[in-house]
Amino acid sequence: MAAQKSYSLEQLFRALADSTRLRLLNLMNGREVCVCYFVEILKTSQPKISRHLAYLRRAGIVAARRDGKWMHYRLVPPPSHAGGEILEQALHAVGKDKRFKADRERLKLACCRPQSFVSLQGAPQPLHLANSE
Amino acid sequence: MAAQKSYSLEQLFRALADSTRLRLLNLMNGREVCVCYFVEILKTSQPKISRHLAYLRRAGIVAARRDGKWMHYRLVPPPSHAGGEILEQALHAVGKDKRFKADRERLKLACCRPQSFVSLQGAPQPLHLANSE
DNA sequence: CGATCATATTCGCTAATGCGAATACGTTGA
DNA sequence: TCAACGTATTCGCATTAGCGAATATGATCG
Repeated sequence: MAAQKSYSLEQLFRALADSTRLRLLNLMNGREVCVCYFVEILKTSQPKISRHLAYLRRAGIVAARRDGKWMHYRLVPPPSHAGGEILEQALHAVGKDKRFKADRERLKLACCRPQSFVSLQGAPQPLHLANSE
Repeated sequence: MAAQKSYSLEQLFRALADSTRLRLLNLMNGREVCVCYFVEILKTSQPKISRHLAYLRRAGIVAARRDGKWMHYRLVPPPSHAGGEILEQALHAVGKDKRFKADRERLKLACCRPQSFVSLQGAPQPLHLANSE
């Protein structure tokens, strides 16, 4: 596994080359997020979200944690140092964009009062992570 | 044209998600390079090089300058500030990789004595650029 | 003008990607 | 054990990307 090291940057860039995946990564930046929040915030079909999360998992950028029926996703540092720097920089740059900022605002709102979102009744709160890469 | 601004980052990442294009960008980092050098250094077919250069040109990452029969390519700063930061960081990270370093060494060698490369007889020397992004 | 050189584009072809729809899986609680 | 729920996967399709081979374009020089 992980045969080629030199060209993993290429794979990282492919993982970043999709707006849905960029939005997912942006929401995970600094916290662990449940799939149901992604579906609510991105207003996209659940299978589509799930497929892109699987893509990111295969690329080694995110990891999943099961909590009963819920799955929580979080960022994990890429294997190579260079990859980590690029991902951090990319998320920082993306975070300044208006639309991505709006996504984060909506997530914060949903966390504060999930009861106002029909789809989030009883959903677990996102957890803030210690290392806020 | 250039309708979406927010998602140009996605396009930038797509442009970076190919090893041939990464190698081309790496060679252009800091200097203007003639197509014939790309063909010699990457040991790849000329149409393939040309196609990837066209891709980068459409993505707004490189620009071309005609000089008689020769075409010289150079990096140009992406429209968005965020894109520029990402590209700079990406090239910096890529430049530390062994294989990419070797490419740059070979280019330096070819520039010093182009007469030892059959395909570079009479080819114009790459020009070093003032802003060495 | 015609030949030659450097570069660009087109043409099939194959593989990869992204999507909606449908379905499968794993957990919980009655 | 069965139903309900959250999530993951499969299927079929349309779009895109990347490639080698062949050909086109544009500039130079005789």
